[in-house]
Amino acid sequence: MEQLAKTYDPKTVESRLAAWWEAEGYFRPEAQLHFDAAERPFVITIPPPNVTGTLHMGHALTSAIEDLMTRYHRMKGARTLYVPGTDHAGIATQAVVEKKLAKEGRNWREMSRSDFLEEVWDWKEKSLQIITNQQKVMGISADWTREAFTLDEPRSLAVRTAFKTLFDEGLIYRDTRMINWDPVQLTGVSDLEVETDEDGEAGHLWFVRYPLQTNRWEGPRHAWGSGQWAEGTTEWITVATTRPETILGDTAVMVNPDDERYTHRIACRAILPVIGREVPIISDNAVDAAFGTGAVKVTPAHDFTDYDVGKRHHLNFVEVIDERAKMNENAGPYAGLDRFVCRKKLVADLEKEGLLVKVEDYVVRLGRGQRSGAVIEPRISPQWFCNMQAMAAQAADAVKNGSIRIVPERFEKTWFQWLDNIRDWCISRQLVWGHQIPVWYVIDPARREEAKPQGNFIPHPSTLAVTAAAAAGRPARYSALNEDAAYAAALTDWGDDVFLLQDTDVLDTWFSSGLWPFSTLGWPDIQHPDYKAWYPTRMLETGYDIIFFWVARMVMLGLKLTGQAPFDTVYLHGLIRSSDGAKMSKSKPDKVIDPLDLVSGYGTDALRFYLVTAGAPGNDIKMDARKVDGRWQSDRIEGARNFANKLWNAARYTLGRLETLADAPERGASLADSWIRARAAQTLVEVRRQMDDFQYGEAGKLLYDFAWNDFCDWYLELSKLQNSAETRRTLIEILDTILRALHPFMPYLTEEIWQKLKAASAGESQPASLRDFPALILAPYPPAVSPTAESANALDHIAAMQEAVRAIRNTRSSARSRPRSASRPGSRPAGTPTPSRPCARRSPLWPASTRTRWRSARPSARQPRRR
RNA sequence: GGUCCCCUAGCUCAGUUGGUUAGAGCGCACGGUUCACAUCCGUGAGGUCACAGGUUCGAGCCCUGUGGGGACCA
Repeated sequence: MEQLAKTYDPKTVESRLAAWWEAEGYFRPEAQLHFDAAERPFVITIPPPNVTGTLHMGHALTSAIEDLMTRYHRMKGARTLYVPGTDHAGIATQAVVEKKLAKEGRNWREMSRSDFLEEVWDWKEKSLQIITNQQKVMGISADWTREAFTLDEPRSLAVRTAFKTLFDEGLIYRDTRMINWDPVQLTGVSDLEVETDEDGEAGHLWFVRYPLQTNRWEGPRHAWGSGQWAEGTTEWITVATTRPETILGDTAVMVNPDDERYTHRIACRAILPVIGREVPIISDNAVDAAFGTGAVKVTPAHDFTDYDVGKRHHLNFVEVIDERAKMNENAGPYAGLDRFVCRKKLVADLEKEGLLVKVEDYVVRLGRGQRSGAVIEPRISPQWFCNMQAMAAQAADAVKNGSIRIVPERFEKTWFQWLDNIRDWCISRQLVWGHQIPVWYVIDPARREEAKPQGNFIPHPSTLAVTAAAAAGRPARYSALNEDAAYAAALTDWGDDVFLLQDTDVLDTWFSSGLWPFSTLGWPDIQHPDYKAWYPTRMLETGYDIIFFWVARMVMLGLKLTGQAPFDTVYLHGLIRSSDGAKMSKSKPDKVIDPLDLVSGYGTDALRFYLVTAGAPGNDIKMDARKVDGRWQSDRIEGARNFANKLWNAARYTLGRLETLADAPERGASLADSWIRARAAQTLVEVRRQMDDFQYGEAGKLLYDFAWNDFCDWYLELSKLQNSAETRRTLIEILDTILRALHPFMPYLTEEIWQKLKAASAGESQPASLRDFPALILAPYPPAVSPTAESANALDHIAAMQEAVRAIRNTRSSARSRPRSASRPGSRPAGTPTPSRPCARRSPLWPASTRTRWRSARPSARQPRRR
């Protein structure tokens, strides 16, 4: 028999097994050897990682949990499919590539659209390779033959189909309204992509006088900046603002109607500093009289609240900030300045003109772009929106009526709260990398020349489209699955001469990932074999941080487009945090851990075991990793590695014993044999219960405990005293059980040992679980069997024996140890020799006749305390 | 402003429907080199389960409040 190495070396095992599994096709549902055809298949689609670069610990956690689920269900006998893939991650990837090009001294905006896209595709390929390699190293048993990408052709068709369906129903529409604008990436973004620092950022509150128009002063007689602009003014209304540069776009001043300080001012007119524009003083209950001076300025074109006020009170909308956050021609003397430069200058000028009353420090809550970090500018802009009202209500119902279960349950509240307050989703982005919106505009014949690209500037086709009047009832744009279909539709309305241009915006990346559970399975072809066989899926596993971005949208779109909830369980894991509690995915680069570093240090199985046993569902995991001499170290993962080594050595011993026991006589089951079987059964009942309740950490700990304490510390020691065929069979059976039970946690190590056990135990008495399967990955999960009277008896006896042995060891240990802590200093005279005794054998050994003496008086249900 | 979570051993965390003496890993102390494993074995110390009330025969767990920390939504 081959000799096993003294310690388990993951490096030599992992890559070999990963390649073997995949080559044998074991990850494919078609390869499964045992499954219950009547049982619902277990289908899980991977949360597609962004092709922005490399994977971090959050992805490793995702892989560990999802693959555990996958392997568990595969072994349990459900037909099992784990669909892998990646996300083009529009705005995120484009930002990364922009940055990369900038570093090379290139400006993507000076490149043609197609040249830039080529760069992004190159990047995507490289990133994809890194990502899939990382996932394969992690050992995920995904069916790589079904790998998907959100921007590949099948997924693009799904996107266009989804868009057209929603468009035709009137749920998707184009409108000009106030949206969040990222002035660095030059695109609109959705509410979710705007992040606000909880603690706010340091800012100021400026108190500014707006002179009132009176009989004696109807307006400035001197130029702004002369220092005499406000000369002659006698009355003012003072407003407080955190954004003085928007004064230039004010079209009203607003007070609370019940605020007695101002009631006499309502309907008066104020004169706007700088511009000298007359603006009305209006009243509205929305004003908080306690804030600032109780009078607020209203800038309908640059503030969400003021936008609504402007609509309500029919105010003018004056834009003063452009798409790059520079002041425009309406900003008078400040035109062309950056918004923050303008602010500084304007404040100085206000002071000069005597209109600045005071400045207070003030904490402002600034919205920043999720990807760019730029201060988001509320801006009126034409965008595509999706009405979510009805879909949100359905998604909420799906959880209410139990067709979708969220684990852990507490996230249901978050779910309802968000869906109940849903707002229309801004789905268009002014980017290049993404799904171009499948809408074609009928271009005004007179403006076809303008439609030609001028350099890299492409005007938005909507601005060149025929007017409503010219259309005379005909559609001015068509949503279609492709250009041919758009032309086909347009020809009948407009005749042969019609000229169409496709919308240049692209869709929010979450629109395509929102279709993921069905777009990966062949939708919109509902006759597709994968769609028929595997949809709806069973499980959606991801981090709770994307419950709105992704999970909710999949449920809404899934219900809407397929008529079914796309999965029936949502399992949300926590976030990985570094030792200082920072979110790993957002940490400084020197704090981000590449999972591969940990794999090379401890092995995949150790990392996986740590990750799934480190916490409870939905709870964040604070990693104890620290960098020592450039390598990441973690006590917890080291513990998991030690466990792997323990199993390895238990197997090493067991395999050796199988040989020495090969010709052992039949003697029937010993107490120890019965006991370990009973403990295994007991453990498996509990493990399966925990696994089925998604408590993977608990299940893992139970198995750790059983394998290390019961099997290694007690049974293997007891078995050293036995020479029987039954003990040999028990060794095989229990090791096989441990390996099968632990396989979803530690796939490589268990497969490696199992193969050796399979070979070493070949013969007549080999259990079917070893005999009938070529690989552990395909073997059945150990069943939960109910305890017998014999097993209860064995549990009882061994428990009593263990107590006795512990008592002996205790006595021995305290007698032998130097009583340093037990006694006060001086109780033993210095120099007194420590009693020495020959080392007793480690294994408990005594005549069988004494065993019954230790029968416990207690009921046997409870297991004795371990170690 | 609304919502959720956390506070359990020195550290990091389990503890799922309330039920004997509250657990693990690491760390710590003491002892152990033949016979699978020093990535190991044995023994031990260490907890007012944040605090205060309440419900209950019984509370780490349920309820109310307070304090401290974190997250999400406006």
